Amino acid sequence: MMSVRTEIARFTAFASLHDTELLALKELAGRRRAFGRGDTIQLQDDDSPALFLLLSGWTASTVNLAGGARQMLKVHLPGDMLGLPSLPLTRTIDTLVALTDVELCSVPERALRDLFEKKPRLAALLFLITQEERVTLIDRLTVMGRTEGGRRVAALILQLYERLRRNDPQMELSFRVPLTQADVGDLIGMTMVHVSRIFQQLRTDDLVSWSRGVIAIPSLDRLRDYCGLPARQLVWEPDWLPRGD
Amino acid sequence: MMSVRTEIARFTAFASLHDTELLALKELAGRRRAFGRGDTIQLQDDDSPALFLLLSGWTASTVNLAGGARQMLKVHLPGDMLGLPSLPLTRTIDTLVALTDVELCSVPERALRDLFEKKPRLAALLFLITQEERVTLIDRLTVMGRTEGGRRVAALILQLYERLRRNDPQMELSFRVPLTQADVGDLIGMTMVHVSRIFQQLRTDDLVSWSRGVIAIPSLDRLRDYCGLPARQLVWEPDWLPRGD
DNA sequence: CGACTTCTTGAGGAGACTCAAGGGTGGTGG
DNA sequence: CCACCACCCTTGAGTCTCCTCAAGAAGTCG
Repeated sequence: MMSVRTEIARFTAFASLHDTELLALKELAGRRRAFGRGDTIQLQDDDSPALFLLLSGWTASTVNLAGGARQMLKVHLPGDMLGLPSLPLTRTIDTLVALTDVELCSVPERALRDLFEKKPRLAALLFLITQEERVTLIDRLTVMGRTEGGRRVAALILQLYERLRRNDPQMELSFRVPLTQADVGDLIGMTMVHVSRIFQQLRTDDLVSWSRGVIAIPSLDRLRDYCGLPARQLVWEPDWLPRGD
Repeated sequence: MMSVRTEIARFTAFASLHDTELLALKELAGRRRAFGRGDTIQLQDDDSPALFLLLSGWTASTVNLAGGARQMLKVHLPGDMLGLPSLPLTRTIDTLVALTDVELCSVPERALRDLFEKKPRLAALLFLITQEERVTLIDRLTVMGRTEGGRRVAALILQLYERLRRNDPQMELSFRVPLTQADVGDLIGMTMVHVSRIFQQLRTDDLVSWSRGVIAIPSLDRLRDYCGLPARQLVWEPDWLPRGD
């Protein structure tokens, strides 16, 4: 289990929270559940969308196309909310799979309503979190549409690094991810075979090394230059944010 | 100018609104502004993110990579909110360009705060709209990662068709879009040259025809089958939505 | 030790790109 | 009314990235 800090890190990335707000966030949490590595948490096209807050472990969110092709949308880290994109739809958009052993708690829709009705500041923060997710998707779309394999892998690894470091500021430039090269391929829209060749090239160029899920970044700056995406800096307590109570 | 209906169509897609709510939405609207075709409305990496509501005309949102490559994120239609993704950031993420003559009104951030503090139901609807945008991005990411050119174009045209029809239920299977094939290329991550060849193939297969911005779809069902994305159905007044006042 | 899973390597092929030239179409001005 | 220009689209040829198929190597776990 992660510390409480991590579980609400997505909220506190934008503003500091009062004690009453921390309490309100805790009340969001419904039944606690555990899954083993490889378990399916939610199935695509299911007619009962549900919300979860990931407490510990990694999960993946994937979409399957009619032809059998599989696109992995993102990997979720502790503190991420799962299931939000399916909220406006009658059926779930993605399949959630546990990449490691996982603990999460369901978030009853009722709690969402309470948030909007009674905790406008927290609702606004949730809104910001969603916009941030949108930015992440936009960056991935840009990279997928306009760059070849090497830069796609670089962008993915940079995004992962930044997110992991938010949960653990002590993190080093070498870290473990519970992914296979096939997973990386599903994330960036390429085959496992080609991902393998890409990593060899990246290692040769001394940009990134990969060894059975252990990533090492020799130089963050060079990797950022290479990938070409602008750095994203989050706002802190923007003026329009409702006051806490 | 479009009817008031269109301007708030994104909200009324999820729930019916009371008169007081319609009024509150009207109060969101700040200064009205007009732009000519080709004008830049907002520049990427600007340090003053702003919100707009598009009243009439089409705009495009693009991201430019370090290397000069350009990815078009989406085209905005009347009723769409512009600038939301930049809200969690200190700098704007995208460049907004007018594809036609355009009318829009700015949405002061102050109004956003009022929404969350005083109109939880409208705030929740805005939240839903954002999740819907996320779904659109997810579908585009999936198509970009996992399909070749023909299906990418098909998916784009289907998305456009659905969105246009929401604004104008009378719309036919043949319609005009103020885009060039180079724009289509920027949207799906391909070159103008290849887009041209793709359209020739699609016309040969009797799936879509393009002639100087006029699109014709011989059969919606066949096009949907071909593109392979599941149809997305929106919820109507979900249980958790706060009550109106 | 054997059975998996993960990664690597090779060869041939398809989709998309670049560069470059040419053809339409619509608008403007003489 | 025609000449010209700008913009958009098309076509061809050569190249690169990435894919598929297939086989094999290297870890990992019982």
